[in-house]
Amino acid sequence: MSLDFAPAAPTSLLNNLNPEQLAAVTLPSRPALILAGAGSGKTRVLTTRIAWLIQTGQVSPAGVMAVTFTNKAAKEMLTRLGAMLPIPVRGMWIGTFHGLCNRFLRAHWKLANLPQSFQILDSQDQLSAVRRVIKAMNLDEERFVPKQVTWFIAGSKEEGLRPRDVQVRDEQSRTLAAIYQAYEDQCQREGVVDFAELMLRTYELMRDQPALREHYQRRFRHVLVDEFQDTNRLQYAWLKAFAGPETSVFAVGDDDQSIYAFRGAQVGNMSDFEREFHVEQVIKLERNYRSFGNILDSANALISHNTRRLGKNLRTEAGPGEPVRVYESTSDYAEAQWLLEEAQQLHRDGTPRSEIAILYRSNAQSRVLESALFNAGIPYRVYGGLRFFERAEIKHALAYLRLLENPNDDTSYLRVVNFPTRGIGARTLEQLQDAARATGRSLYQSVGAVTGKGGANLAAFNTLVDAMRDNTRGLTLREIIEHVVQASGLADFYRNEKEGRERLENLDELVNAAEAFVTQEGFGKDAVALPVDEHAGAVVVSPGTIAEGDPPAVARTEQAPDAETGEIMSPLAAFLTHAALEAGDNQAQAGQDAIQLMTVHAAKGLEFDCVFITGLEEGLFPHENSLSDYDGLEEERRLMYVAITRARRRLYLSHSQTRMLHGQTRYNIKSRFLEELPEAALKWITPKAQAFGSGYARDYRAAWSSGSGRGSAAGAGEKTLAPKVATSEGVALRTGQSVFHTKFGEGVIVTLEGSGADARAQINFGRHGMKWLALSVAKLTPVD
DNA sequence: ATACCGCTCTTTTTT
DNA sequence: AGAGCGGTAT
Repeated sequence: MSLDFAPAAPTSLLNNLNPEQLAAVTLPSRPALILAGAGSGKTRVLTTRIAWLIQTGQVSPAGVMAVTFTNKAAKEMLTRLGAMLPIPVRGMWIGTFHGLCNRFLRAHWKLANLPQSFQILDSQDQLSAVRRVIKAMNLDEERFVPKQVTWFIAGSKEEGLRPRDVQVRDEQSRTLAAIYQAYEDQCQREGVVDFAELMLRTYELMRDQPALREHYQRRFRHVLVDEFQDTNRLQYAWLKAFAGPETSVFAVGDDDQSIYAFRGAQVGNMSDFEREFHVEQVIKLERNYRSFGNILDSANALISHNTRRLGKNLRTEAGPGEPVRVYESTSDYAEAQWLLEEAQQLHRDGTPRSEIAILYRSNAQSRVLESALFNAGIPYRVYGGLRFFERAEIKHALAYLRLLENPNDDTSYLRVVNFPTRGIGARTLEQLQDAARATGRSLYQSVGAVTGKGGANLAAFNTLVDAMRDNTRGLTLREIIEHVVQASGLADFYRNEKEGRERLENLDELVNAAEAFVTQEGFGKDAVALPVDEHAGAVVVSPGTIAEGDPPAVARTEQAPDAETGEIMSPLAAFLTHAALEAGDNQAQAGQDAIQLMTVHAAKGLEFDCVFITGLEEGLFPHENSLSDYDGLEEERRLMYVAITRARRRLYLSHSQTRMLHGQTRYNIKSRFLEELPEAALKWITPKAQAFGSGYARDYRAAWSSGSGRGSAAGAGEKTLAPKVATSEGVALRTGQSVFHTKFGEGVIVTLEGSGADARAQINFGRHGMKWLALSVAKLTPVD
């Protein structure tokens, strides 16, 4: 192996590691499991290990594969590695599961039975493809809900199941399997793959092609996996396929931060890995460099309520720090108001806004917060809306571009055949689809079968697509996109649209994104065909092929060359892949110092000086849909654990007595999670007077006047509605009041009905659910 | 072909 | 409440 750089003294790399980190980084080349707690320097360990392995000559850069889940994590790893190693890192096999699969399938497209420039369906595309299949099969969308079918297909693939492997037990499942089969045929015909297909097809290829498998297994001496707790069955099987007898797999994960079980992640993969790979020693990284003691104590105490854990406790040497502040408000509105004032105070005291995060369990909660911040004129940024490449106008432009590459892409064809409108209606399309189905050809190919005016319009559309293709031949990517945006009529359409300005700007932005992509990925004019490293079987592969000295275009290119010809895909095809694989940032008011709003899920992996966790109420957090099973509750608790451990210095927890949700006021009791925290680390900061004081009536009215109103008087048009009152054994009760029941514990009165002996109340007992109780029977004690 | 009305659904989400 | 979708009326 020839590495052209002088091996730096490894000690410089290892200088600032603590003993556990050092042990992990320098583990011998054997399967290893690292239990890395939140804020324990996980990414550092991963990247340092790669650098250390290379610098000490134990492996060449080409012999390393490192897998992450998100593009962000992959980028971060590449950046840090780039700073540690004097070699071009971009050619290394470091990326997301799907990114690496893409690279693999691009290189072996023939073996994988794919067209060379296959395109990738994002979830939107997949949904519309499934919808088309269901329609084509003449099935009832009520019975076979496209979303659920999509979920079923993705789920099956993630279990490694093809349509024929799906368990058929009744009519319903038989049809589901048939839809799955038809969907697969359709994708194959159109030359597209969905996300799960990237994984599954790669896995199957590795499984079924011994030469290929042996090649890659011999090549990758070290496979490193980030966020191992989030792997699903297929990803685990995939890893096993790449790990040969000589491969050492280095898995880093934290079972306490597993929050994606709901979409197939198997925490059990960690213990399976430990067993199946005969891991001799599990290293725990428990020293936390992020948060102060009270925050960590809270996190530890909370997570200790979970039963199925590998066991791990975070500790810090930073001292206890400030107490965790808990706030109770009377309404979601009041909660937002308080939070905003508190955040402003933090800002005045010197915390940058970007170091203040407001977390919530579900997206629906962001609205109140947003409007409060907006009205107060405080800059904020919400994560997790539509992302750039998911915007309608961008998808339209991309669809035209995809048709240039592959006119048989029916999904794209349907998206834009009548956008902007060109007199092609539903009837015409139906005829076209029938003809296509009958002959097994694409829509584009079937245009001749439709007669009349619609047929002429269709033919004109095909001509348009062909013309765009001809007219853009030889142009740069930028010029291609500019041409297509004009020639397709998209530009004119949005110019005339009253809300179209922003969309036009986004289309300009698309051109910029393409430009950036070309520069960054080295798709200059002189992108060179390159020496083949991806080849399997026949060719002898030297382990150190990708090292310093490779043509830059190679090292910087995400796309793998074809295994036989070394041919690189066109810049356009590569850009389309990039768009599907990396949906892009949710556009932000970049550069501005803004408060960060996001769901707890979105916050994973991030950290902030000050964190607010809002809506800590039974039914919301933990979410009611998760309460039915025990695993669900444990996942909610892990979610809370993730939320808490985002905070470095100051943590706020808040809950509200009432909350508008889905147009109705809900009365919630505080989350059990609050009670699972250590009293000593907490400080309640709710002003006593406010609990049921003057603020209450105002909020109460505000909530009811706009709501649909269960109260009987609401229909009578009464504007100011007092809480409904009833009496039980001489005790006055009102809606919104907290009461105690000997069996169900604390609850909140939601509705009061009837009077006298008939009086009954609907009470939300949180974890015991919603109950109707007869006041003459139930023993209720008011609490305040 | 398009405009509009009313119905349904609403946890979390990357790729 | 609000978005998105599908069906119906123009």
